[in-house]
Amino acid sequence: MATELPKAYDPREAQQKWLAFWKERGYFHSEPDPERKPFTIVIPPPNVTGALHMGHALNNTLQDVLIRWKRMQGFNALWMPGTDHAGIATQSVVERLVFAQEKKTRHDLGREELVKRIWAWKDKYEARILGQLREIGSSCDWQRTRFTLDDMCAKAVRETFFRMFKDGYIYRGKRLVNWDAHLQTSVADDETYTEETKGGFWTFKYPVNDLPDTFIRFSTTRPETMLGDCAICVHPSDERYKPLIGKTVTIPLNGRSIPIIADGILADPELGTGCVKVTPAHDANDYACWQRHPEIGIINILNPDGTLNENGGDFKGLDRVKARDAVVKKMEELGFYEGKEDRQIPLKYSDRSKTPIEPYLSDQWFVKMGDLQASGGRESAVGLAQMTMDAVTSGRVKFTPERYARSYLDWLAEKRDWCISRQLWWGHRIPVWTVHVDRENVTSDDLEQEWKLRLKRTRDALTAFLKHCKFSDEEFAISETAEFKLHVCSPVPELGKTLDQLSLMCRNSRLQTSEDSTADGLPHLPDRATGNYPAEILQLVDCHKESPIAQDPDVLDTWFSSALWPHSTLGWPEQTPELKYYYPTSLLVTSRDIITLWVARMVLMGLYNLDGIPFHHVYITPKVLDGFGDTMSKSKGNGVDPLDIIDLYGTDALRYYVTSIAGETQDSRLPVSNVCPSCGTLIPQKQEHLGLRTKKLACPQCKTAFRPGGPWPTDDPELATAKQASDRFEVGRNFANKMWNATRFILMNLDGYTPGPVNLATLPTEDQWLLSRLATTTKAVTAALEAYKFNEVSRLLYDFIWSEFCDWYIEMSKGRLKDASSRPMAQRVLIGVLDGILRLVQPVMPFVAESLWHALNEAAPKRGLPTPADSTESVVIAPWPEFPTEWISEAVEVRFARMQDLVRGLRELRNRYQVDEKTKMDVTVKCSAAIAAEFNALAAFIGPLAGIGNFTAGPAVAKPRQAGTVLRPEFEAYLSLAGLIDVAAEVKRLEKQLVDKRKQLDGIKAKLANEKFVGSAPAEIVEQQRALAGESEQQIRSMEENLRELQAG
RNA sequence: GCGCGUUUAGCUCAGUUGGCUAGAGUACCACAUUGACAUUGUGGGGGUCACUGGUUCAAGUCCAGUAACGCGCACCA
Repeated sequence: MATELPKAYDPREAQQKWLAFWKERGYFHSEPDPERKPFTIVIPPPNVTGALHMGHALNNTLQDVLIRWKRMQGFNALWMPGTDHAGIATQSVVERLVFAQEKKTRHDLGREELVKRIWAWKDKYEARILGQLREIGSSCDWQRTRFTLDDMCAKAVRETFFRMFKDGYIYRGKRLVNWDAHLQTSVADDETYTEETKGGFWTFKYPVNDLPDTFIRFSTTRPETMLGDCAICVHPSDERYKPLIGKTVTIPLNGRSIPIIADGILADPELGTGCVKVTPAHDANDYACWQRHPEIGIINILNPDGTLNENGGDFKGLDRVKARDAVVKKMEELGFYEGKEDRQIPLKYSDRSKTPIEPYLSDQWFVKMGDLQASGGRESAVGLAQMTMDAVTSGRVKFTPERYARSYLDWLAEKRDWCISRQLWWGHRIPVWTVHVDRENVTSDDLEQEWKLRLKRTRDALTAFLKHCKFSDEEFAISETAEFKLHVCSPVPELGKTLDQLSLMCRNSRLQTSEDSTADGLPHLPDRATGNYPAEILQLVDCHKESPIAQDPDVLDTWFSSALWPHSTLGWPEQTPELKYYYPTSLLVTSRDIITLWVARMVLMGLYNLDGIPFHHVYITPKVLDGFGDTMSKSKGNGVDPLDIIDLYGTDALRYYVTSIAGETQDSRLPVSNVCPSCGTLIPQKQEHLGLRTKKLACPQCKTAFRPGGPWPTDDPELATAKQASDRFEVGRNFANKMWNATRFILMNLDGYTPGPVNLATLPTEDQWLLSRLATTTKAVTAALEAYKFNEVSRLLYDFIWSEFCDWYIEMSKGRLKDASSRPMAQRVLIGVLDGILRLVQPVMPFVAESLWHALNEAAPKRGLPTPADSTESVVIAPWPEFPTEWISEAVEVRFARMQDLVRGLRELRNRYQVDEKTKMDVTVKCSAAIAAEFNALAAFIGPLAGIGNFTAGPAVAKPRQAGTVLRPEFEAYLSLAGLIDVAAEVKRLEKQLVDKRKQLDGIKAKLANEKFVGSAPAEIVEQQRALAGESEQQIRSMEENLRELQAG
């Protein structure tokens, strides 16, 4: 006799127990094994900044469902976990923390110290995030955990950058960045906010050259930028200005002449005067205009501190705000001022310094996305963007749902170059060292010629130096820019250090080993006197006293390293066994908002580095929205913490929920309640509780104050924060408990169980029905998983297990288990089906499945259908079920459904007349002999299931009709309910039903009378309608007869 | 402004290539209570499938338009 299970499933205990067990057994670890097929997923690495939220829970659960399923199917399943360093987000979090605690900025700390602090912070939060991932049951290969900034990834990053640099895909360019003049740093878009600010809208005029008394009028919110104007722009089809296109105007402030150009994108004839000034260096749209019309030039008028530079002329040195007033005043004096309007203007602010952002022109690194013009080392002239698009259009990479391929293709089609440098300290430092070419003492008349010569000389000297230090041509590449700089790129860390050493020597103006250099960990170089350096090198050192060689201070865009994730984590550029075996990976599961930022770039990098796609399939998940239809986000304060949910309902419930909403990427709302921390009352969340606006709520039940649940930044010692709850998770919790108790019931009735084969043909109808349903369900679940229809998976499991197995089969088995002759077979079927159920459930609800699997192992280690076998020690490694297709029998299912119909009809009557269990209803069924045989075969169950007494079925019915009739096309059931019926009510009900039925029949008749319908509808549909009409007519006749008898009394 | 999506029961959602009386869960109502399970069982009520038009023998489903909402991308001198 097996030990009895507790009455209810305890998720907490199961979670703890099985997490430890799985870890100990190492089920999730994968090694390359040529004998087996791999199935690989790399995790979308969560940022180390935050805690996991509902979105992570969804995304990772779905990945886990697939990985667990494939593992059971016999694939060598690898799920590679890891985290992302998330440059901007992480750095700013830590910077903020440091400032809050120590009132120090990053400049106070210095680069090295700040990076050290971020690493410490990362270690702490990475551990927390990975811990949370484990808690939701993720079956990742934890031994292979990677981080986008670890050595393995760094190597891949340097190598990729180097190859692209050499091939000419990476170039130096200009870009407008958000400049924080107060902190003197560039700021990412997400670190800015826009606020309506009181500002001005000034109108000025510029005189048109060669046309006396002709002016062109325009308006601006930033008059000081007039000093940097490079053109005036009108719409090409604007009749007012057509004659002026091609003329020039003079900026009265400095006398500079600028052209009037036509640009349909920038100028809008409907807005303002229809003319717009173009200041490419200080406005993003004007900058884009300049790219279309490079001949107008670009003039930067700002210093990094926000004051005007030498291009400001008379206004040089003034702060931009003061310059604005001065410029307006000057224009007024000169008579070109036309007026000012006060306006609310949306102005971008820096999140950190709360000062206005200046668009500021700066040097950045770019990856060229368009087609290469025969330059570059690569044969193919097809650009990176095109190549990346082709991978999807050719079908090598497939999106599910398919429509998302469109966002991917549309974005890539723009072929916009990718700016990969970021002015941050946290990230992969760009492996480029810049050497300024000496520009002093130019004597030649031909400046260009002279500089070309110097560039070449410097380049030769550098090459000679690096070769002298025993670096090969394959280890570095040198490019030059128009600004007389050379860029040395190398993936080899030693080479970088050697360049640092060279730089140090330049600064010290001597070529010899210095003590401090070895202290810095730089390589040892022989000194100047004995080193046998070629003359160029000595010269190089001598000219770089002022502008020494330095590594680029910037780091790479986080997405650059994320883009390598599928292959860098497998060891690329080394040809590791892992890379050969697992690449390309099978599947990527991610959310739609990073299709462009991440998915496209992974495909790009995979194709570029390995000439192969990174994954075959991309599944885009739906999103969990808040109860009001908004996406959850930190700033909105409407997030739900999955740990609250796990705590209240268990991990299986959480996983069941996210699975049940994941279908054709239809987003789903999740209304939540606050759980009163003192009495546990649920208080529904209202919109005004969001955005951290409501700081305090009072429980309507116990009147205690608390803080509504949500992602509050800090703990509040005064006020307890409510946990969040939602009845949506009760479904999964109850489902787990249902399976628990079904198993509990089976284990309690296992006395005398002997494993043995079952022969379908000899099994009673109900067993044949159950096995047919099991085989059908298994097939459908497998198909649904293959199509990523997770919601269908959970629905199929729920319906089969709860409605069919528990509500019908287990109920029917109760009688059989009492009978010694039918008992053994019922046990085999119960156990065999339960075994299959637990396997089917494992991917979605692994904890409860494992608990029950172990309980079953104890009681019945040998089990299974159709032939029993020794069970595996864990359901995690059990084979995915597959049952003979012959088990699926429509005839059996139809027969069983008829019995269910009868039982349901009888139950309905019993309920309607409130017949209690003690009052026995006698039932007579009139039907064909065949159906009578069916009913009689199941007669033993019909009584108990429907709560009736005597049951007879047969074609001949002698009994008079009585009220309480179950009408079905194939049978009629009459109940003896003498004295219980309210005749008047029953008459009324029947009359209403008759009206409806007749209406329906009229509809069908009309349809059948329609020649077009009979002529053009498929034969089976017409046949169906005829059959339906027949059934309806028969039912109407019976109902009429019944009604007459009732009325007769 | 462009693109994508959504609109079906009080709530959250299913609904295959058009075809039987539009489904589930939950909430609600009634009944049941030592039974594997109250995290339960049985039954019931509840829908103008956003709106307008079109195609068709037949439209929740296809087409066009309208409205509301959401998302992404642009733009806002």
